[in-house]
Order: sequence, then structure tokens, then C-alpha cells
Amino acid sequence: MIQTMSTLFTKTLRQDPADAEFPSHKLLVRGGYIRRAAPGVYTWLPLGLAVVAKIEAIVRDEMNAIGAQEVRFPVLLPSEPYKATNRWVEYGDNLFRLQDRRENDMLLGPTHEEMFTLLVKDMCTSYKDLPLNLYQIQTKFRDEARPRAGLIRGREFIMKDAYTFDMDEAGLKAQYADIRVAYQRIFDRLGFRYVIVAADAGAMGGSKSEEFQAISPNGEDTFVYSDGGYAANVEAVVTPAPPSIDYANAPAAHVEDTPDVPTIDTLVALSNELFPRADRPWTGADTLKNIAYWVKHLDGTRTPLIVGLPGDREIDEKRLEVALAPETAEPMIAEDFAAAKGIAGVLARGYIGPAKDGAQFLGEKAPSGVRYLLDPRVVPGTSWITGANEPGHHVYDLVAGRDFTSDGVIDVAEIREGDPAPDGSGPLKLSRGIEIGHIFQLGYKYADALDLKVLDANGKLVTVIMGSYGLGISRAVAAIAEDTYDEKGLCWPRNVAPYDVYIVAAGKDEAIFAAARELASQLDAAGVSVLLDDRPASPGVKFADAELLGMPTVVVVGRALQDGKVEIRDRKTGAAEMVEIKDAVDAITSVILR
RNA sequence: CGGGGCGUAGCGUAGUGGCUAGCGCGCCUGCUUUGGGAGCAGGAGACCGGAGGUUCGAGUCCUCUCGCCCCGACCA
Repeated sequence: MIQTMSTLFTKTLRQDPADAEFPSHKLLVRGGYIRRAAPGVYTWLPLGLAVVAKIEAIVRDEMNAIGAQEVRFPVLLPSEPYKATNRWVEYGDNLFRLQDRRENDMLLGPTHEEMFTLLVKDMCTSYKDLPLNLYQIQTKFRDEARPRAGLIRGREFIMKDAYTFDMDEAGLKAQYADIRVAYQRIFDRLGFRYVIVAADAGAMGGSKSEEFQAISPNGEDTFVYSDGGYAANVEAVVTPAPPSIDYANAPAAHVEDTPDVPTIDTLVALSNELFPRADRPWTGADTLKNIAYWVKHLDGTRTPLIVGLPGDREIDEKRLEVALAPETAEPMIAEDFAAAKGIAGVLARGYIGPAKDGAQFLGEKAPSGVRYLLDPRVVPGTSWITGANEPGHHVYDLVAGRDFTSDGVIDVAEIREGDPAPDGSGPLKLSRGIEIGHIFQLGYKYADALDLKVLDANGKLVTVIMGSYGLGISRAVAAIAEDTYDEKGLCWPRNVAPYDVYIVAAGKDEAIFAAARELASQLDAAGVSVLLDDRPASPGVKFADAELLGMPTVVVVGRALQDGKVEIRDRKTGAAEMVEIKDAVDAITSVILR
């Protein structure tokens, strides 16, 4: 059946909705693909649902091709499995919780590791049942603190999640590799630009994980890449330590009066004024900045932590969080120093440094007892200007390894454009991305927690090793829109467009409408899906909507009909050609079915 | 949870304390029009987010409250 615009349940808007900021959000609402139902919750209209169906079909096709089998779990889930893995607690407020009439705790599934694990435990008892690759396409619920950007971060969203089960790590790696390839095929077919980046496994647990990032200036994530092929989420970048420096001939450390220099900039300026270097001016990179945090432990207690890093670098809060997980950090504030109680009271705000009076000061075994961690760039032999632990004083030529040490390394400084890639593949470039897929080698976290074991060939119980693999379907809709839209509207890649062709009947003559209908029928018979604009509207309205809705091919049946011709336009390139109407079906199918 | 912005018709919006809350888009009726968001005429549609207060008089001022958007925190 041919869909006509006169009957399609949709409504295009001339103006951007006031509550939308992102192009994908604006255009999907203006084009009548989605409507907001609640914050972070959207209703799919027929056009939007058609895009979802196209994406899902591609995902199923590629997942099935590698032997994955589709199942479907409920959205409404019992709490016991999530309590068993402690995610009932760990997920915190992000979990949508409810109770049934008997006051049993239940939840709306945020992700389904527990359920898949238990299902496999229920069904499988032998190594002969493995390996296994199961997936579902299901709506997920997460009560995000701040949903944003329309479909990019919703509280309800559609996700394909897959889980693999293997007897050993080699099996896991093989399945992981298969899915990685399947994902590449999926995203290639979906038609947007993406990068695979090394990622932090975070709260999911497990070891190796990689993200598929749709390249987008509106993305939430920052990742880095090098021309040599390195790519990673900034949270996962490991800073290489430079080689140590021989400090045999380095000058001795000396404390100087440095009043009123609370910031790195003022310290550098004062140093250049009072103690200029012969070879070059001092810069922020010559200073060692020491930032004080409280580390909150899981038991609720907190202990101080000082992080030392080059003064020209800032701490990246996300990297800090990753480095300390599962513990969390919060910066000390002025009152923490002023309070002068506990060990923090001995810290001189603005003048913190690793050494005092020529001896180690910071460190768990040093006089302060405060844990002290250093940026990887602070290798033995590097020389620094840093706080002398006395208000108004800094120490110069303080040499790492000679004058101070630390309790360890912490790699939490911001990653900058131009920093060297950890694998030596060149300078890093920064980009923003929308996380569209995330694959994990989970290991034994869930199998251990839920006791998933099978018998091996020797009759011995073996814990199953798992992987999990997410792919955001509804988020992909937004990511594709973000990567393909232009000033006129949406611009769907052929593989995901709701319809192959948009036919504009431009004119009032019944002959034009009749010819448009006939062409639509012929295309439909040829296997081309058609959206026919048969509305009694002016041509301008139809052209504008054709562009807003973004079908890849637009056919205009109008005044050229008197010469027996129609116009075929490519939405993306704008290229147009006039063809004899009798040749139109061939011309269109040759493009679409190519 | 912190910071900022905003709630007036389906959508987008205007509205120095003073008449019946205005405009554009969309919608309905009629006539005209039809290759780039048509014209004319007529019409429907708003308890101005909610509650309290100040005032002769509140969309407008005050207090409280609810909601939404953005930034941050948070977030497979």
C-alpha cells in the first residue's frame, strides 16, 4: 500500500520547538517523527517508528549472521537478581523502582546482565551448551538525573543488548571479536561516521571494553585519536611516563619568599620577575600543582588525598572518578583547610608541596600522613617550583626522586590536543562523540555473583565467562540525524529512510495527481517504498516538507508532465534530472536498488 | 543537588498596574490561486502553570509552589 501525505498521521512544524536545542531533536519533532511525552521520554510517530524498524532490521540481520539468537525479556523485573549482584544499590537513583500489590520490590530494566545470566543458568548445564550468543531489542529505563538532547539521552530508550557465554577466555575473545565485526557492519550500513575507541569498563565491571562513538560536535563524550590509529575515550587514555632524567648535577632545592601568588599564573609571573631563568622564561609547566581532595570511601568515611601534577594541567574530573572508582572524590574547600582539625589542618592552602624543610612532607609515611599521588609526567629527575608548605613560600629546583617521592602514580590530568598517543602513534586529536555502542569483556562478575557454572568435558564445574554488548537503537536515530542533516532538514541515508521516495504532486491539474499516483503504484510494484504528497497544498509547502522529512529521493510530478517528463532529485546532493515518465521507474530503481 | 533561563490558544510569541489579552503559523467555512512555505472575506480556539497576597483594579508587583529547557554534578 502506498502511503499518502494526506492521510499520514503526522504534522510538520514550521518553527523549531522551544524546548529543543539540538538539530536532531528539533528536526525529528518538526518533521513529525517523535513527540515528547515527559522529560526524556518520547512517543514514536509513524515516521519515527519506520526509522526504528529499519535500524532494528539491520541490527537483527547482522547479529543473526554471526549466530546470535534473539530473545526478549520483560521490562518489568524482579529485584532479587539485582540485589544479588548489588546493582539494586549501586544503580542508585537511576533505577526506576516500584512495588507490586504485595509490596515486593520490582524495577524497570536498565540493562539485563542479571536476567540473561539467570536464564542461561536455568537452561544450560554442560559445556556442550556453549558457546552462546543471545540478544534482545528492548526498551530500557534509567532515571537519568538530567535527560538531554531529545533522543540522545532519554530516560526510556530502545537498546539492543547482547550477551555471550563461554567456557574460557579464548572463547570470550573470539565472540567479542565477532560482535565487534558485526557492529562495524551494522554501523557501516546505518550510514554515519563513527570511531571505535578504547573505553573504561566502569560500573559494568570486567576488563576490556570499547565504545563505538558517532562523531558529532554535539556528543556528550570526548575521545582522542591519532593518525597512527590510536583511539580512546579520554577516560581511558593512559599517559606514557617520559624517561627519567639524571639529576647528579641538578642545583639544590631552595625556598624563596613568594607572597601573594595564589595561582599558577601569578606564581609564574613572580618567578620570572624575581628569579629569571637564563635559558628561557618559567612557564606553568615548571610548577608542580598540588590539589587537595577528600576521598569518600564505600563505608562513608573520608580521607584526604593530594594529587600533584604539572601546573599547566587541570585535573579531568571524569578521569579522576575513573581512577578512584569505586571510591569518589570531592575537592577540599577553604573551610576544610581553615578548620585545622584532622590532618587537613596542617595543609597550607595555596602553598602545598611534597617536601618541607628539606624533607618529605606529603605521603602516608611522611609527617603529614596524607596520601600523595603524582601525575605520570613527574618522573625522577624532573625539577619543580612548588609549595613549601608555609604560607608565602615556594621551593625551587625541587627534584623528584631526590627531594621527594609519592605513594604512587595517578593519571588524571586533562588530555590535550597534541599530547602524544600512549602507543607512540603520533599526536592526539580531540573529538566529540555520541556513544552508540559499548562492548565489554565482562569476565566473571555476573557469573560469580549468580553462580553460573556448567560441567566441562572432565565433569568438573566451571564458571562461565561472559561478555555484554550494547547498541543504542533510539540513540542511533538521533546520531544518524545529527550526522546527516542539512539546513533544509533531515537527510536520511537510504538504508534507514522511512521511505525510499517522496513524490511531490506539484500543481492543481488532476492529470498531475493521476500521473503521480500511477508512478507511485509502479514504484511500489517494483519494490520501492513511496510517500506520495497528494495534499491540496501549494508546491512550496510540499517541497519544503519533502526536504524537512528527508527521504533520499524526491520525484516531482508537475508542469514538466506536459512534455511527458518528471524530475528526480537527490535529497543529499541536490542533483536533479528530468526523465521521461515512462523511464522513471527504471531510473529510480537503478539508483535505489543499486 | 548547584547555577542560569522560561511558563500567555495546537505551535512560535507580544504585552510602561488601567477598556473586551494582541500578533504570526496552524485549524474551520466560502471564493480565488497552484513549481518554492498563496490571496481575500468570515470564524473557532486562552480559567495568562498553580495557590496565596498587595491594590479600587494583577498576565504585569510580592510570597510560596509546580513544571520545563540549558550548563554543571551525575550517568553501561
